[in-house]
Amino acid sequence: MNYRNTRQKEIILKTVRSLYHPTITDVAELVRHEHPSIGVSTVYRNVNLLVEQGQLRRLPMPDQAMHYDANLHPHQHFQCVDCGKILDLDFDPYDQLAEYMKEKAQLEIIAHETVFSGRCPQCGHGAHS
Amino acid sequence: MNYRNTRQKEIILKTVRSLYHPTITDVAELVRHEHPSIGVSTVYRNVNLLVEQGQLRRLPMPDQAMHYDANLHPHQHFQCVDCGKILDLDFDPYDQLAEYMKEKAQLEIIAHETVFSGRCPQCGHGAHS
DNA sequence: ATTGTTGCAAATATTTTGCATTGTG
DNA sequence: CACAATGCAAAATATTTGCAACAAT
Repeated sequence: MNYRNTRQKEIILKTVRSLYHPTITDVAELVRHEHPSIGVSTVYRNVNLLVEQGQLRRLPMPDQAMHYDANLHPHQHFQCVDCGKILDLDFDPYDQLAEYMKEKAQLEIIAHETVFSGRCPQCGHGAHS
Repeated sequence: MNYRNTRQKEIILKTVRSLYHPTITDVAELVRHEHPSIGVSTVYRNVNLLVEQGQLRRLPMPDQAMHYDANLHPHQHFQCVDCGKILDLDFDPYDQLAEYMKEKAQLEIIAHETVFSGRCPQCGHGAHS
């Protein structure tokens, strides 16, 4: 696929960057509020494109909605089960997990989930979709 | 809330247990196939109830769909970006990550995401929803 | 009896698709 | 020019809700 740069793609990326861990609905709402001419499907298509191109990161969250992050620097997240707020965590979570969480970040951890993505042997290493 | 045990809840839990990391759609389809009298909303309501009661675990996955796991033993997951297959990982992912993945599991990791959930200071530690 | 739970249908999201048109490279 | 990308509307999915009837405790 020979991607092209469009005004819409730029606006959408800028919008994700201006938000903190938005869902695609958040992005669509803001984009359409500021640029009513941009259709919802364009937002969906571009957010997914940007993920494929590595410009955005998908954050599968326990709150049932997919969130997106324009911060590509490796980091982890915390989500509050009550208010749904998502916080960045800039440390390696399995080192000093309990201490950091309780003493420094003052966060009570109920659960954590690590998801790896990649390619399994059947799909072939190094293959491209 | 004073939960009750119903035939439907039992069937739904049993169905999740019989599947490997199903989405709620998978569960609903199978339940309704085997018990056409059970409504979709009952499946949705019960799966969410069972998560709240700690009998099921939610697995936010990069494939855009929420998956569920009846295996409550702490473990991590791997999802193939091509076929979407989800595999169980029974080790601590941050120890010997590269070695284990490449040598033992033969999995090529493109990305991983750790999500913590809990309660943030504003929502109060130990509070109940 | 009380009240959580169900099934159904309708109401709401949410996400995708078809297609004529536009705009990038 | 070729064809990726857009906007729109419609279609397809997915999820939630209201409510009368039912059933667990």
